[in-house]
Amino acid sequence: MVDSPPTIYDVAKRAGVSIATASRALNSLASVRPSTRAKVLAAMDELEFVPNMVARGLSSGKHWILGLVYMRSVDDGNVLGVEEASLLYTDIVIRGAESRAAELGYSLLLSSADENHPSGMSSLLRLTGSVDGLILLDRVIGEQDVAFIARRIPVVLLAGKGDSESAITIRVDNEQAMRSLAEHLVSVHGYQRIGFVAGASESPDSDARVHALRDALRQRGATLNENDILDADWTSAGGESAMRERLARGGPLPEAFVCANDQMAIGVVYALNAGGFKVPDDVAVTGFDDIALTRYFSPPLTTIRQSGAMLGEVAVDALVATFNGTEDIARTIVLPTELVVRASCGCTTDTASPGDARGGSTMVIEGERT
Amino acid sequence: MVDSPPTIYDVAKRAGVSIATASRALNSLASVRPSTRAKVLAAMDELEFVPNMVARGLSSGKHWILGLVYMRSVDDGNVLGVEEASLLYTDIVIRGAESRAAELGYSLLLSSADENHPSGMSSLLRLTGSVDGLILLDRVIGEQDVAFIARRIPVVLLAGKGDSESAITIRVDNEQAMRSLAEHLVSVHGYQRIGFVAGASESPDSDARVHALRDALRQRGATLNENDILDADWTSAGGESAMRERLARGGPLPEAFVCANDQMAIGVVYALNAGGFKVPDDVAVTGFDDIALTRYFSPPLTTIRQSGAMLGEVAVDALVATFNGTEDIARTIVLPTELVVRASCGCTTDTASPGDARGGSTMVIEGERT
DNA sequence: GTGTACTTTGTAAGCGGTTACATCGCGCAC
DNA sequence: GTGCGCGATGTAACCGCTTACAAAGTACAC
Repeated sequence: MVDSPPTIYDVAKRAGVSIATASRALNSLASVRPSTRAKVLAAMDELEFVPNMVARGLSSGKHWILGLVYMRSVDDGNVLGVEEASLLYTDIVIRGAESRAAELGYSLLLSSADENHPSGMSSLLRLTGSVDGLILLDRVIGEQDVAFIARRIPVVLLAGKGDSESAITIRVDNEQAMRSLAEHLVSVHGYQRIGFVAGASESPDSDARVHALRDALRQRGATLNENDILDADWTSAGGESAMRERLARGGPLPEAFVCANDQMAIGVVYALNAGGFKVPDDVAVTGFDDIALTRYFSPPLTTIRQSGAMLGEVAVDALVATFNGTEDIARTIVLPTELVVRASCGCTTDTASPGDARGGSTMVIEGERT
Repeated sequence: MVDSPPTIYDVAKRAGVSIATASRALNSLASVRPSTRAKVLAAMDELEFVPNMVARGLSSGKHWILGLVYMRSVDDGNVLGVEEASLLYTDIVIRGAESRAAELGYSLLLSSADENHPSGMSSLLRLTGSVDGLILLDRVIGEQDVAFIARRIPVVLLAGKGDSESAITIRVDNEQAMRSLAEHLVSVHGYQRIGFVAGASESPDSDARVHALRDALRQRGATLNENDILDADWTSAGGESAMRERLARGGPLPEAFVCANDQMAIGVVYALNAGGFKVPDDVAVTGFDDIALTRYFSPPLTTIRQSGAMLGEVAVDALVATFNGTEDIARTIVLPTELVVRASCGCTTDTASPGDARGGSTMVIEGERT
């Protein structure tokens, strides 16, 4: 059922030329007489020849493959019906990356790193020989290991801590996002006491968001309730149970909960409703990401829009740029975010075409080292 | 900044053995004296040697990579804020596949086929030399092309038309799903006239679902309104606008709309609300997939649960089984679905822990050819 | 001590391409 | 007619690893 496919030797023989000429014709190099070229191409056609990318990669060192590595939480996808952690956003990034890669002629090699499995590093290293560059999502490995890998192939860090000596870093502007959110909550709604729902522990994005929010609130004379920083795990189920626990704990609620992503916000709203609280009348809730479905929720979610697809695309662009030597290494790129005001913060919006008031920031390239 | 990494030659030299011995030690083959083996491994350690998988693949024919190809709709991910078509479900499949592949030691090579770009076939063929097997999602290419590729490497079709002479097909039990849904809508709620919201045109899954629904309703004395088969595109925005158009057209609505997936159901509910109809009081709506967020909607969505992750896992398993010669080729595997009754069909549920009444089917292996 | 049968190790030929370098033909100026 | 230069093609080495086959080493029985 599986034949062994024709090689360039077969093609050369059939066309009556040497494999060097066949190779040149295949790569449409100059210095091949048009008539010869035609002969070779005809032979390829007849034999249904497909160049073997692995052999080509071994010999030329160019694989036309980009690696993308993301974190997988322990039980992800193993249990029927369990909510998949951090789904959605990561996937959008992946899609963006894949689609851009395809445009540029690359494929994407996906690889997940189990978060409590240190063997991830060795499988990462293994990729090193098969791909032309690596995109690492959200703190897959430590800076030291990044440096080690980056000595072998170009690396782009996505949503990492924000700085790396050895790799290009691309992240979203969490600071600007939290500033505009704080501005809105404080100035427009007059909220003074705010809570936060965090993603997975040690996630750089989640961390950056708390810190930025704390600063932004402080600057505006409001406060982040340290006791109302709830630990969840990026999932709506996690958001729901974190909020249930908070309610069980009792005590006065803050006027608003800022959530580190939309899924958790949805879970939080659900738990609040279940506990007898109306959103936004009793407590306001905001999200982050602006995933497609949030606008269909009730109340429609006020959130921060970031383009995961763009993150992925920019990552691929940056990587490919390093191949061409176009880009300086160790650059940090910060992508813009946009405040999307809908109803869950307490604003009233036109229900017919939900929430599109915005307060944005622009794309910033933060610095260049050599 | 990028050194050329050590090869097995360097290792061999350092350990004072031949490359053959180094290779044997690397692959922990028998017939290597323990002391020699130790020497070699020590050398590998000192040099930070990482085997080059490409060279290994070229020489052994085994790449430890599985290809997964999916459809990308035209504008997917290109426009900031545009809803990503068919997101979620496909991604869950991808995650399931990746996670299972990783368990078995494989990586996943992602590749999307642009739906109106016929060059997809050639890029698919290119993969043929780099991967050990291919998973094709939802009608990426025609049967003839499948056959062509399957002559070169093993192929698994996911959610395809359901039968292929040349490849293993894995799909979800749309018939059983629609039967239990029809049963519920007709017997429990007494609905007689039903509408349908379809996914992308020519999608085998969407098609199978309409047909199965039509049959199932007919058998129970109810009817699928042919004029209420709305064409959408798997997205909630698509569902919303399809329903808006339907409402604009006027005429009496059916008692229920069955949607080919959850996202569209959410859009449909939104449009119905906007049009002044209450769900489920005026019109019932059901979904398909049971994506994580649906249970947090209001009303919580009655839907069909299928495990995308399992689809992905089973696909990988089937592929790997063919490598081992364990599996007969051209087998069709049908995965079970489960009716999840929540509120959008008109049932009332416990709001505290939403909807888990079920009517399932079991895993079926449909046939074996040789 | 020598022969036999294993084990352990080495040599070298691929795997399917790319590419440096050598070779061949041919047109053209002299 | 000879020599030169250049474009078109061929030869063979190489990319880093696996593996068939040959060779060498070891152990044991005689």
